[in-house]
Amino acid sequence: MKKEAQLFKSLADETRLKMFWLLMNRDELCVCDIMGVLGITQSKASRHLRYLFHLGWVTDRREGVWMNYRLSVAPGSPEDKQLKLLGEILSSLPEAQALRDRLEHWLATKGQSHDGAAACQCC
Amino acid sequence: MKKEAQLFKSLADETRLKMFWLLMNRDELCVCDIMGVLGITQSKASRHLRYLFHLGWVTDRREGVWMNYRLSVAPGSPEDKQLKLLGEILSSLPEAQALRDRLEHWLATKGQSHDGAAACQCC
DNA sequence: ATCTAATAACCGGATAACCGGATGTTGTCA
DNA sequence: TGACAACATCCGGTTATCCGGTTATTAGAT
Repeated sequence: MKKEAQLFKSLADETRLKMFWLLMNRDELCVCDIMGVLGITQSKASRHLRYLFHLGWVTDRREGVWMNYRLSVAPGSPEDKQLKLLGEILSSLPEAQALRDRLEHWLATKGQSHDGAAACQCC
Repeated sequence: MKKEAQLFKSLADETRLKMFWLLMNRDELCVCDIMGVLGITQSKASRHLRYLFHLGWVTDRREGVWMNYRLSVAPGSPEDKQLKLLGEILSSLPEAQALRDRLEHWLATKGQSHDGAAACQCC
């Protein structure tokens, strides 16, 4: 059951939970979007996304200078069911709803200057 | 989402996963049963069970000298759904099936001497 | 080629998780 | 009351995880 414990380990971090949530709400996001929405360092964002990548939760797609990530689990697999349940659990949380709003706002204002933290140049 | 990360943290340990599995297959078990079936130390068994107890996953019931634990989550709650999914995921694993057999055998031979590891006197 | 932005990988350091063995607690029975 | 079994907790040691800061890599633009 080592593999199953590993599965839950990947969900046992608040930052990664938020990333899952963002990716459920928008099918593709680049590292800088996640940095911006969650207000975390580049190092932290990239590290966790790579972690999810190596475990097969997400795929990457390079688009010029940006690296995009999207959820990718086999339909019907345990991971898929787990993700659906996670989405169901999170969707009732005000905190998650606020995060979704933040994501919408972030994407809507791409290209304009973002305040707080070091705003990346890609947006 | 701290609470949700915590939820997954409790599932992110192979020993605890096995405990959940055993408790799903038998509605009440004492510490010594779990020690015996999993082949772990008393310290380890008790520690993890207390951990689950403090998080509300299980309730305890003293029966003389034995402490029995049973799963206890509110029906329909996220924990309940998660547990059901976990059961579904584990049930297809040969490893889990073997564990269930071991549990049956252990309970069936209660009162007789158990080989391997320090056999507890309660059985 | 060179510069720069975006991202990944690396590097200690801090913290938390896990473990076995020892010790404390509780309940039973003689 | 004393001995003992089941269990909980404490102790310290080891390992895993997470983090920010730094350094490498990659791709586009000049």
